[in-house]
Amino acid sequence: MFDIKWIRDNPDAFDKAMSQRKNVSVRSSDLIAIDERRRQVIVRLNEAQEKRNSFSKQIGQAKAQKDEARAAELMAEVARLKEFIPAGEAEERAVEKELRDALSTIPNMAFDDVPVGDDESGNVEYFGPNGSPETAAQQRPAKPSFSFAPKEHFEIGVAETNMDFEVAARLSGSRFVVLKGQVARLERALGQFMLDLHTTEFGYTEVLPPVLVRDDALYGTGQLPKFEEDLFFTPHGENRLALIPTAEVPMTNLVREAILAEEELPLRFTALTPCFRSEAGSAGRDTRGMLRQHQFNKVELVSITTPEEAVNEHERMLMAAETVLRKLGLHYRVMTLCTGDMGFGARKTYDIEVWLPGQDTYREISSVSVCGDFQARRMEARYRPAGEKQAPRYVHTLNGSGTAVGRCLIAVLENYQQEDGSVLIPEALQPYMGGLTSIGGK
RNA sequence: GGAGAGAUGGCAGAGCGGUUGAAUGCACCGCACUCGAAAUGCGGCAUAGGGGCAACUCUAUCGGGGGUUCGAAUCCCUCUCUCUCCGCCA
Repeated sequence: MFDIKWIRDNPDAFDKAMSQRKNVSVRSSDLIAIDERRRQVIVRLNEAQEKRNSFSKQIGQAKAQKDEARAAELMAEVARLKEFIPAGEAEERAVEKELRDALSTIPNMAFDDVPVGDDESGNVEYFGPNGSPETAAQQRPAKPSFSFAPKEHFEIGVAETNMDFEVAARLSGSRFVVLKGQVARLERALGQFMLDLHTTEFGYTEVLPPVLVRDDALYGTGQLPKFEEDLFFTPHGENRLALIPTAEVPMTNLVREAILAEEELPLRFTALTPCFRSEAGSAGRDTRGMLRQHQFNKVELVSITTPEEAVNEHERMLMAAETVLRKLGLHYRVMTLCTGDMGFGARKTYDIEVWLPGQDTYREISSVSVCGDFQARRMEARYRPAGEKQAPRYVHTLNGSGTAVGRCLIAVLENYQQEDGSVLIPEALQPYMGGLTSIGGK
């Protein structure tokens, strides 16, 4: 969420940033006009309240001195103000809400170094800080080569028997899957492997959060009010709870309404949770296989930092996510999303796209975003800078997948498939598979 | 699910209709004392929004929201959460 004061002071920068976003038509002048009305109401209301308070004090004093006549006189005086104050308060509430509603649907502003573009065709490949295509190619696993035509994940022998879309459809409808046997185990192994990696090598604290959350939490991270149709809700008493679309929601909200000490930062959290998305806008896309499901597992990374550290933390988080793929020997590339392709709360986003030989293409497996104070402002998440008597400042928040477990399963299956329908197990995963070196063999 | 109690500043904890943004203690910061530290003493120490070049000033906030009142941390309604007891339960 934007700070209206910032918009007031930087209307041109705001308008320029918004013009680069997709489907955003808001103008700073509209917002400033609301703010103008808001401030006028506040001035009038404050004046009336000041008078009332002053009179009320005098009434108290008069009563203390048993001067009832004087008290009655003052009460008559203040009665006239009473006509305005409740109306003024209601008006202030209304205009505050109007401003908040307007601000809460405005997406974040991209950093200056984010490429400008309308859609994913404007994304730019990223090779790491000070990186080049050559250095990146050295550091990242190479594309595998096959002596046969590689299949898509759901066509591979071991998956055909252990990845059941038909029975899932009978239970739950389309975009669900039932995993069985060694494929289910492989999914579990991947999740454990990723959590262990992030907690032991990158200092993330493991979290097991609720997967049902309130509207407030979703508002905090930016899914509400604008993206309600992407979520699943379940009734709960008079209210409702949402199934989390990502563990970013509960983990980022761990610091909501908190004032942290600077010494506590950065906070780094990781969780393996199921995620639930209605995929309302994705009808007809990726309908085969388990690439796009209503329910999938994901290991998520969340960092809470100072403003100064946020950009460094972004690179660090990207590296943590990349390390998953490096250790698994999966070829990938990293894209910097352009202004038109970025998510609502992000100031800059890197997507990691893993190579899927069966599809003969790269597919997103991780998205790593730095959000600045956008979410912190919505959540009232602050920290007190070290040193004496500093006012609290908003924290900066980051989130990234580390990585999507279901998609990683697909990637392992497609990249390690053998002609006989079996799949080799990457070395890093073998301890999590009871030492197995392959699954689905005869 | 039933019955009851509660939610106050970073923490603990008073206040229960009048000049209370809020006693007191702890924590924290500054100063004094000290060779230094501890102890002690003195002072400071919430957040947000307005107005003002500034000094400064006004308003709001005692879990959230609404109400009663000239005036609410204090009274009423409502929501959320916590605790105790009973019931149920993986």
